[in-house]
Amino acid sequence: MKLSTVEQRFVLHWGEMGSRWGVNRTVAQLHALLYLATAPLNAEDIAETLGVARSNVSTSLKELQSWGLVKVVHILGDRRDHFESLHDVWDIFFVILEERKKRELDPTLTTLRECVLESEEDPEIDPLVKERIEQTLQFLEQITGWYAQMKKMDRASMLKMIKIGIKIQSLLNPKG
Amino acid sequence: MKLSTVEQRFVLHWGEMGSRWGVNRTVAQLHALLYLATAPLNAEDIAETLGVARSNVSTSLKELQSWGLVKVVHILGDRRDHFESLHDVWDIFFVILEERKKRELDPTLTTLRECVLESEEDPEIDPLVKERIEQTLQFLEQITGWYAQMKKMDRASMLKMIKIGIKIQSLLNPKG
DNA sequence: TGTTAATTTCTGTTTTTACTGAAATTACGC
DNA sequence: GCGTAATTTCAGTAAAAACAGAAATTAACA
Repeated sequence: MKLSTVEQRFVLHWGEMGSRWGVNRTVAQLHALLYLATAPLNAEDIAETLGVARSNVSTSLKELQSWGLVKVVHILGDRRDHFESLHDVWDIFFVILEERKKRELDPTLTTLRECVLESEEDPEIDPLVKERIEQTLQFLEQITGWYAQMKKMDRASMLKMIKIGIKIQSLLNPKG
Repeated sequence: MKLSTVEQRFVLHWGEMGSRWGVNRTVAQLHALLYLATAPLNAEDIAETLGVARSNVSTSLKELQSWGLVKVVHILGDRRDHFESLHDVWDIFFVILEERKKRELDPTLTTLRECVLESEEDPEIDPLVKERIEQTLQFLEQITGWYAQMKKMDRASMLKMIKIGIKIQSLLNPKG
């Protein structure tokens, strides 16, 4: 399978971005490829298109599946697995947010809570340090609380909210 | 300088998180250390405390300064540079957002715009692919537009907005 | 201006991460 | 159940990133 210049560019850039955000480049490229693909692809095709080893594709696909970004689909009369990505950017965005929250934010919250407890028991800890750790915890709790609320919103309201932007400030402060 | 158990834990965890988000572990640890520090530290102290080479500290400090997270300060009667981090988590958060936007989002927007242009000129490109690329661009534009609005808000309104969460939905849809 | 402290730059090394290709396993069709 | 296709696992290799220590540079001060 040969990619057009545009597709190539998209895939390569996506890979580049991935690696800046702690995502393996091949995984990111593969995701981009499946995102653009107009039909499910099999591992062989992917390996060939991206110019990486078949085994590498297998591993990367597993990774993407574990994120819930890619699903296996079957094609009539074909033994091979085929793979398909989510195609709605917003869906993709929220899936990634949710996963990173689970994998990174939640453990961080746990650690910070333990740190706060531990520092409360220890009179040696500088109050300023104590406060900074607490502030950090509070901050992350605010962010995750807010995120939990956002998740509940329907997509249309989300978009609306994003569009009205700063005007929200006057909604919140009717008198201001 | 010896860290308490809590400080150590905080610093190590921060480093761990950093590396998951594409930030060099030492850089992240160093940042955490300075964030907790109750007074500016010199490079020597930092190297000793974190157990890394002096040169590594120098490089990492440059990196943090380039992000605007850390500043040099001088102490009377001491020739050495001392370093100090921002101490407000929200400030830190926005500085990081802003920097990552500049370094990663903006170039991505440029690339996507070029991709869209190029794909409009090329009749060979599948319309579905064209649409997906456009959707991606639109999505990122919405996100950055919204972010630009948020930046304008004062901190108090930000917090308030975060706190009211989903209730905003009914504010936006008075009739719903 | 010479001496020393402080900092940065650079090169080679280590460590980590990513990847390949072979071998093993699994699934499938006959 | 046997043979083959498809997939996964694994061990070794390659590539990339991080790092230390030495050398070079810069800055301070006498």
